[in-house]
Amino acid sequence: MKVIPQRAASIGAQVHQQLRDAIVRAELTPGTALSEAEIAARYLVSRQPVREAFIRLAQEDLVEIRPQRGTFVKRIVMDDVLDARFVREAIEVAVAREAAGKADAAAIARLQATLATQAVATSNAEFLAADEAMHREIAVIAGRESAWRVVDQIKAQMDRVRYLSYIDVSPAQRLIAQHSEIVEAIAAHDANAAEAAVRAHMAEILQQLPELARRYPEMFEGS
Amino acid sequence: MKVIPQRAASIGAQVHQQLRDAIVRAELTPGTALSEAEIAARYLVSRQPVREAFIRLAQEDLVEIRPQRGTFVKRIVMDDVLDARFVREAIEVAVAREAAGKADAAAIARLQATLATQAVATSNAEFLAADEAMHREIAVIAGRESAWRVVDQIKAQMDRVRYLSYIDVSPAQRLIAQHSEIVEAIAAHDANAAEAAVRAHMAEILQQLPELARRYPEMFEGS
DNA sequence: GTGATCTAACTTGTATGGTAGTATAGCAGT
DNA sequence: ACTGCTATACTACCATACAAGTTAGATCAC
Repeated sequence: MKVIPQRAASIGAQVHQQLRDAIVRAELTPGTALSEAEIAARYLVSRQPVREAFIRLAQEDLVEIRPQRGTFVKRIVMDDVLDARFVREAIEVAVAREAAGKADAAAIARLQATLATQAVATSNAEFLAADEAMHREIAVIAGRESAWRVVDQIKAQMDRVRYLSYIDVSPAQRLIAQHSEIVEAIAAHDANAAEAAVRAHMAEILQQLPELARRYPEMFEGS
Repeated sequence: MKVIPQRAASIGAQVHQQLRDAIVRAELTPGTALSEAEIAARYLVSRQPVREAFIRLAQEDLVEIRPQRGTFVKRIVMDDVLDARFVREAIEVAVAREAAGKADAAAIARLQATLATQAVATSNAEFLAADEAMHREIAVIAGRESAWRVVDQIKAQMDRVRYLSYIDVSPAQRLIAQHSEIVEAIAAHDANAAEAAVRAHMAEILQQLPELARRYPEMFEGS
């Protein structure tokens, strides 16, 4: 049993986490102007930790810091989302292939458990959490958990879109069916089938994007 | 002709760039203790920008900030390098396949030009710059330049190893031969050959790692 | 009315002082 | 010689003050 290395996170880290969640969940809508002083007042802290949180967010491409002008929640750039999708597909395909080769009975059971959780999810956030848990679990099975950290970063851009689209465009049932195919392929140790299933799943967002850009134009960059 | 949007970068950004280069080039060796005050004194700036540079570096996994203890150049973790390699291979394979489909005569000429540059490189840094230019060019040809930004981040971990190994382990000639195969496959619009060539190239580091860990044990994490 | 200009209210960037936590060297008591 | 406490010299972290730049609006000249 390890001694608790868990200390209270720094204020800057906490602010970063809060803002990141808010941006990904589209509570802070694209284009919104943030200001160090305003956020600092809201959280009753000084400007410095807030500033550091902004720097972190800027490095994740979630905000844009314009010197002496302001900091803004980045608008969704269609090309960026498409490139994020491309990279994510490349990584997740490779991960799924490895997982298909390494999955044992216990691992398969864990995957099926997440599928069940998705089926009974009653809210958008709940479903997306189970969704993410499944994808991460696949990475763990493949022994590439740290590869998931990369996907997690990339994914943020896509998730912003997903939070807009879950209710409207893609019914959960459809996504669960796709997930189910991935799990079955891994359970059957069929790498090729796993790859095909992942690619089909990753194609989903391609169909959503045009519709979303039409419906929420103010959240997208005109570029 | 665009008006110069280039303004002097902030001090924090400059310090970040300098330190990042120094770490990747192994001038700042793994395990070295950095301190806000020390670096600030060295560059004749205040501690705050230095602190912000540290935060950026920490997010890139190049340093580790231990609260109230110090900030240290991260030691090279074998597993992290292997995972970085895995992710990079997945992305670069996908990029190369697309490039094979899209390359026109001008693009192929540009690739061959970088090959020539590599052949006449007289220093480690010079060769690595040409190497990087070629890989980025492939991404540009594929129309996935922003995907390269992801690789660039991942690659930092691998580059730290490469700066140790260039002279000792992998002769440039061997790498150039591998690069040449990649270019030929793309020029022939043969996606499968391009994939195979990239995978072979990415396997190179696997052979170097054990030897390097043996030779420079103090730069690696015992974990 | 129209246009240029100045001012005031923002913004981010930098410097500095102080705080809390950690590690270490040295001294005290065995 | 060895153990345990204490003072001290670090560290990152946070708050505050100041500087430099941008922008929007009021004001003044025409």
